[in-house]
Amino acid sequence: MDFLWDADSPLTANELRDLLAAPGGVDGRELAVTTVLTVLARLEKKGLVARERDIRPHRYSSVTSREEHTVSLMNEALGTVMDREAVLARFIGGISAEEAQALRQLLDTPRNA
Amino acid sequence: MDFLWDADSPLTANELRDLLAAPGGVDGRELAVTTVLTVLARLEKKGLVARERDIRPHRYSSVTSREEHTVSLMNEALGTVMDREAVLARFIGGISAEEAQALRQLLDTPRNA
DNA sequence: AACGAATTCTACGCTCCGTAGAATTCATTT
DNA sequence: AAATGAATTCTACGGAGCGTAGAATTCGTT
Repeated sequence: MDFLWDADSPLTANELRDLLAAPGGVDGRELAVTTVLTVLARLEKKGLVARERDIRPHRYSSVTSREEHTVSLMNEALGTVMDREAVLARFIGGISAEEAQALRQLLDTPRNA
Repeated sequence: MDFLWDADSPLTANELRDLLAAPGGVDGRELAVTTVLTVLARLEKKGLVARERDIRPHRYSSVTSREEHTVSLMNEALGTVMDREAVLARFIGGISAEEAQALRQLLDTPRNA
């Protein structure tokens, strides 16, 4: 499974199924619709996906973007450690120069929040 | 289980077991030594722990520090995404002002590497 | 050679994920 | 209103990873 659909607007299980099956989909495999439904239900339970239950073919959409989700994961990891700054230090030490540059920019940008 | 021993020098399974059992240990529970051994073996297989096999009571030590490991996790998450900078942007947007300050400092520090 | 400590083997239960068939619900058509 | 077909829910199985530990084996020492 995976977050391949971080792409667009709310989809129905069938639509999603077709997207996954189509060339360019995760594996090109032909997944059963129920499989997709099951996964979606699980993701919903985990709060990663929202669904519109009122209309019949329920429509599913991701609650957070792939990026947001990734940030969550990173923060989760960061949350388990004592010395956050030490981690951050090592972390930025491992990114490319371009990214470092971008970060500098971002850090100097309006602290809007 | 967990990385509670990111604390000190190489330990034997028994020493570790005692540390875990002692007040201040993870849960104060009395774990069987074999349990500790098993976990250590698994961690070793995953490359997170090294052991000295030559001396008899094998001595175990973590290969990477807790911080390093956390960084690995963060990079792992970051590796799955397309737009890395977008993630970084959101990420730094979520850290405290002090940490942002520290980061600025780090970014302007000698690019040693 | 025997003893005891340490290590390895094997295993059970639990949770999560991928996958999907069976059963049920529900809107629409006749 | 009964039937029909699509959508959703229920249930389930195999696999992987983790916490836990007993049984068996190894190995240094007495």
